[in-house]
Amino acid sequence: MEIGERIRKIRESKKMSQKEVTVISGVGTAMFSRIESGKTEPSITTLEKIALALGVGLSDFFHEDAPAQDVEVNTYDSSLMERVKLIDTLPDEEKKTVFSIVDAFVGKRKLKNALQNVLHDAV
Amino acid sequence: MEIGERIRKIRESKKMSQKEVTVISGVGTAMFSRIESGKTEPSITTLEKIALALGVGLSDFFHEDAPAQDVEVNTYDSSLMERVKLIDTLPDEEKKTVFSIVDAFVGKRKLKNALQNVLHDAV
DNA sequence: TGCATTGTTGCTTAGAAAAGCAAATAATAT
DNA sequence: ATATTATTTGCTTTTCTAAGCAACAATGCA
Repeated sequence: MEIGERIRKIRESKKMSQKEVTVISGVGTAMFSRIESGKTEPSITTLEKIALALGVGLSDFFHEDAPAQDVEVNTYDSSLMERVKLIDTLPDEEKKTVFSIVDAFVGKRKLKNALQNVLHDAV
Repeated sequence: MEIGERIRKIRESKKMSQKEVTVISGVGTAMFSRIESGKTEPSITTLEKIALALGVGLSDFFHEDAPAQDVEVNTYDSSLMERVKLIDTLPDEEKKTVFSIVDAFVGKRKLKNALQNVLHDAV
């Protein structure tokens, strides 16, 4: 199976849209579409970003054998993705305002810890 | 661990020289040296050739011990995802406050409904 | 019916990978 | 030490990824 098909399968199994993955990963929507449809071969760096956004390990993209991805639904998909969608609809200015408010609620230290925990749990 | 180091370890464990791997794989010696020393990031295609020459699977290059997350964490400070995940760690009261602010910014009824669904799921 | 979301495609530009060849520097054996 | 092999580095050219646009169908929803 091509890597693009595998990525798509994993993404759909987590009920995420392409847009969501691109927002989280920072990969452009055009690129991501071409990657999934096999029109371009992503670099390792790009695959790392995508794997992180999907909440899977990089090696999950290369398992030739049985795909066990359907089982592993990451913990921050559905409700969290709804929030991503909402905030993502905001103009950049307002987005920054929301960010500053969030940052005001918690300090920078707690922020990094929280992120690390989430990421650890996800992968 | 970097992928280059991993390739080198596998190659040395099989007691093969760089030359042998490059002859079998068809990857140039200059390229292969730069790959092992981490001076360049190989493409998937090149990794496939190398894996074949080494007699290992592609996923053997990515076995999860050096998560890219450690590197990424510090670069996500201003990203959307970081805040979104952070919001999830807030107490309910503060979470609602943040969401109400988002709601105020968004202002659309449709999105407001979506937000309430999110809140419902969260609480 | 419109309207927004989702996904695809085309284009330009910048940057990095890969080939191919050559030269320089380890490392090892004779 | 010299020769031989192994690995690294430099350079040019070609190819391709990736970003950042924009435009385009297709689908679903109001």
